Amino acid sequence: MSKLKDRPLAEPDREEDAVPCCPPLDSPDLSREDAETMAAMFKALGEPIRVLLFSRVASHPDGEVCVCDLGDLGVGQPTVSHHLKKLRDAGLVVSERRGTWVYYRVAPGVLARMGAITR
Amino acid sequence: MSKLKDRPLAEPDREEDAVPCCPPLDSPDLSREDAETMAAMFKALGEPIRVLLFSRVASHPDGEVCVCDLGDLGVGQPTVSHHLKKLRDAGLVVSERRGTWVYYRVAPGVLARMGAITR
DNA sequence: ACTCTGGATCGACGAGTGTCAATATTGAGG
DNA sequence: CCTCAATATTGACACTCGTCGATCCAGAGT
Repeated sequence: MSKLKDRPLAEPDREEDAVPCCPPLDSPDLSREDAETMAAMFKALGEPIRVLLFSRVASHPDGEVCVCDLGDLGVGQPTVSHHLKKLRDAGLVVSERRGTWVYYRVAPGVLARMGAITR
Repeated sequence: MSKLKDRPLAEPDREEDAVPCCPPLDSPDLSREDAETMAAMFKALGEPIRVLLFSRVASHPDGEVCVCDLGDLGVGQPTVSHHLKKLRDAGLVVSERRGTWVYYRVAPGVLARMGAITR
């Protein structure tokens, strides 16, 4: 007799990988590949709704957000799903399904990489 | 009898304005307007060529770059001009014409704003 | 099995964007 | 004034992207 009327709990947080990724933006040693990598990240955040989505995920105290708590962004549900997929494909967030709900969290190392944009 | 065979000199650097702009990305207090502001910046850097261009400008020891030194990016001259305009319209760089040449530099406060993306 | 709910996917449409060739503009120098 | 070099602008084309309605899929509970 499961009483799963409330949503399941989160896993404990993991270590940050501290991925180097790229030299800072204001560095002369920025290869074309680096530029493509960084542009992909920037492009993923180049839409207001995706910035809001990422912010909601990144700022949540639990470290993750249920999609069901992401309403009221002014767009329909398929559009939200579409943008979450963009963020996923860009490697900025990861998703996990637990029961009926899907939870998103910031992918490991991403915030560190963002902090390393400038030297 | 001007002997302007070499290019004119740069002006001394100015103060940074330290514009606050927006709370960090991983903050819960991120309004829709903040999201639009940040998305506009990200969108401007959402193209590899523009990342390269911005990097060339931001990493130059003189603090500015002549467009004539921006060759070999794999695209034609009108395209380079087009992307520079995008960076200008986004407020990331400013341009100044001195003689025949046009010089680009990072707009004041932009690097600080980038450093403030994460808390 | 059937149903209900949360979320992803598909197909389509309009708006936006990168690229280039051609042309315009700006300033320097004769 | 005329020409030349450095950038910017324009127009056109193909392609990408954001959005939505409709549909599909996966789990849960009865």
